Amino acid sequence: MSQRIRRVLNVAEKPSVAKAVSEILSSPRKPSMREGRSRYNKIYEFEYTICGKLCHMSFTSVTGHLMEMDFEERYRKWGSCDPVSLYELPIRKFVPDDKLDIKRTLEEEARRCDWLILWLDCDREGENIAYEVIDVCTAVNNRLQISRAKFSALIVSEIIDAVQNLIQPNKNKADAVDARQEIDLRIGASFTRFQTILLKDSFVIDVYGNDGRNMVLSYGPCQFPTLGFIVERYWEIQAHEPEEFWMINCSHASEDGTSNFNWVRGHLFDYTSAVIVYEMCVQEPTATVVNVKEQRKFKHPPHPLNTIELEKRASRYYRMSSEHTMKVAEDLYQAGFISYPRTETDSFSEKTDLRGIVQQQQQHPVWGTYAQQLLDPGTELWRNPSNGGHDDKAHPPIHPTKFSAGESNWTQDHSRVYELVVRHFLACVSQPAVGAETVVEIDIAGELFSTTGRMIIARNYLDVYRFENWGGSVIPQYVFGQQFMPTSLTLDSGITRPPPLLSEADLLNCMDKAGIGTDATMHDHIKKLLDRCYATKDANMRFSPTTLGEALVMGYDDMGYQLWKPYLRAQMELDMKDVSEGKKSKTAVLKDCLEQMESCFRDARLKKEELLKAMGIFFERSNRAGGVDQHIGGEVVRRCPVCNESDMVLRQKQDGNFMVGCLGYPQCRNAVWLPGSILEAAVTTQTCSSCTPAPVFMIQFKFRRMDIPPNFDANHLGCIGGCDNILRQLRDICGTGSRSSVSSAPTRGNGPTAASNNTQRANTTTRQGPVTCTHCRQTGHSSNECQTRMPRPQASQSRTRNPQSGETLVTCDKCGAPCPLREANTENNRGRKFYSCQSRECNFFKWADSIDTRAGTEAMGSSRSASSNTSSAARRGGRGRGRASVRGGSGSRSGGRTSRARAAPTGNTCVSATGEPISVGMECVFCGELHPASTCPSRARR
DNA sequence: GCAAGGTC
Repeated sequence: MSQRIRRVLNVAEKPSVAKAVSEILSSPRKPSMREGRSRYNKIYEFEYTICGKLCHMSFTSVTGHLMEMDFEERYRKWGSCDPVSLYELPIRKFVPDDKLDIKRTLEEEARRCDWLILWLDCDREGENIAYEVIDVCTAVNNRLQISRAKFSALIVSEIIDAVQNLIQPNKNKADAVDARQEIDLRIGASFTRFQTILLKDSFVIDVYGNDGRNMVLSYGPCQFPTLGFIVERYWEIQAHEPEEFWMINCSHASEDGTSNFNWVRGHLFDYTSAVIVYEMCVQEPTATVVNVKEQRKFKHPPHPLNTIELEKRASRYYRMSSEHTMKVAEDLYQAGFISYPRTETDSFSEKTDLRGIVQQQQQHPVWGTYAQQLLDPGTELWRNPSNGGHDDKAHPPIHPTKFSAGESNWTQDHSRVYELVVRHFLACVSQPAVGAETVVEIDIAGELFSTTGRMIIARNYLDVYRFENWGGSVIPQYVFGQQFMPTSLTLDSGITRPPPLLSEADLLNCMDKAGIGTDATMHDHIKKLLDRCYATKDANMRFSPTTLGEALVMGYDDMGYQLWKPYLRAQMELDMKDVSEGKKSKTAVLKDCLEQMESCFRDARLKKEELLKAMGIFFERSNRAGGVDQHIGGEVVRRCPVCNESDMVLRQKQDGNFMVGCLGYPQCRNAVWLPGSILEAAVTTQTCSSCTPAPVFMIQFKFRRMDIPPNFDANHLGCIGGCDNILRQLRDICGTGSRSSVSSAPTRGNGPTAASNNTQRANTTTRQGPVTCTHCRQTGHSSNECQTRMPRPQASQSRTRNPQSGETLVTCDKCGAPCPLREANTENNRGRKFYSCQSRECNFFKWADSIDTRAGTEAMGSSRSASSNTSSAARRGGRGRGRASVRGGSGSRSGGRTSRARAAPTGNTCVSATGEPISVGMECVFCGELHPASTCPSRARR
């Protein structure tokens, strides 16, 4: 009796894998290929025997995720609900329209098969996509047997291993991705809607030709920390206070060449100390060689190439953006010239045929000879590649897969990226460069100086990796005990410089270290910041925040939240890891994380003034409709007890009066009209302990003193659920305020209002209730003391340090703190610079152009010394005086480079061993007279 | 109109 052939549906994550695996398994034959519903996702067919059973294999693919996650249609419109409800509203996973053809293919194939084998990438996302495929297939055929193939590279042995050792899909890993998707969506959507609605119409946001009207001020758990890196570096630069330092340099010229010796101390910030040491050296300038150390040094080739390194190196070597690099790499991959370009892996599997890859490159006109040398055992150039320590278990490092000496349809960038991939690969399998390094140490009057010479013995990989260099420097030979007279001995000054703006490679580094994004998405996050006008990239490929980007980060920072820091993402990643390892359940992680973020969102909304203030620093207020008090929805107070379908929200009407109305209006007309004497009202995170159905959020009211009787408090934390006697009394006394609404109130309510209907309980409206944290909603501590809240960033203090603005330093006349220099962006003063105190309590403000430079400098000098109890400030004072007497120093210093304290030989001239005069002098660095500085009378006076 | 993650 013949065995029934099993029909197996195989699904890969991408078309190329379906093709490659089919070709491997059907070898030496070719699989037959037919079209599916989707033009990209072909179906390959062949016979194959799995564990002794003959199978008819149909092999097709998806293109990444088959499904999307989003809110139900009715909540996708921004005005449809309060953004805070986005933490609870139902979410659905569905196949979007552009993937429906793939879904149909899967359904049709699944109906005909009895076994489904999933060939998705072996990472978390792959596992999640596997379940998306399972959902679609089992919906039409619930008898399907389901298996998972685990493979880490498209290599014959790996693939055969995988198909003969099938495993089960991993639900934990898939759950982790579901949780991540839901958290990202809820946080992203809520904060994006909140800040866009709050700010877009309240300010004239005219950044880079965008008038702001169509702007989306997005927030995302990856894009915002990426912006945070850029802003933080920018603030660091602004806050940098240059400090002058001093160092002694020595040179020695002989017939064999010149050596420049560096002071082993490096440099000193204390000028007087440096001068004293310098004078000692000048008085006894004979140098004695105290150490000659010779050693062999190696410069190692890079690890195998992964995505982030490709992006970083293309940015450094070719000034290509990461986003463009990935586009070009994708083209090369699609055309078969390089391997899959989205990989974390930087080590080759032992099974990879590395020599075969080199072999392909032997015919290249430029690096072909090098490839030939590599394969020639006589050259001993070959070395097995190093292991970078990363393996995503899904893809090999990026390497060439097909030879090309350039294609007619390639742009220059295609050629460049291909060249980088090939040269990098050839470098990886090459010996390191070898050099002989000599370090010579000399002693002058007890001070040590050293110099290093390097001779390159074998360039090895450097011959092919033209992007790297290893400078050789020749120095004359020295022997231990040798003595000589320096050719020059100078006291030089330098100045500390701020770090540079972040380059693309720096930014990718920061993201990589903090776990922001994946290798496949990092460049997208960077591009998003540019698209959203949060950051710009200058001609040197370095990033600065725009005023919009800075204002947003500043706003959240001032709220005390680290939403712009990478910690939130890092914590989420840890949680996801726990879910994927089965240590935590998806439900528990979702609950914890979303509760915390909802609480954070509510608190941020209460502190929206901070965001408005930060924006107000850079942008002019707009008189467009919408904005702060008319934002859609309002803040949710409770679920409507009448219709039980919609939320009731706090609203301020155009006439300034407040009410709490049902979002289901006009179908549900339930409303609570509030006293007309209310000046301000804001929903808090505290809930009423008596009103039902819970929760009913309490509202913090501020009444107009003049409008309420003297025995009532102007500040009142009240409840609109009906339990609040004070609110009821004030409403009786003051009316509902809105002259027009008084008569309309009864008609709008569909029944008795909640306030008049509910059972009232005396004394439940506490004026001095227990302290409640607005962050975690627990009682007994304030939000500032909350343990669950992430610590306030120390880095924000850097912004409170002195900014560097030429020689100008302005301190607050109230608190004495240094004030950062900012640039106004209002219509009347756009581009005008000003100083303002970081502390808003001080209210200190000064236009930069209103400060008289001369008088200002004097005043600043005094304020600087007034607040300068630190040693650093003392150093500043000392240097300031010293600087005035150093000739030739201050002029060149403004260029920011190391300047010579001594320009020319004077007075006492030493003679070198060769009889030439050497430029050491006894000109006093304080007063310029010819005597040692240590005996200077002017110094003594000071 | 919102996120981040796959992928073409």
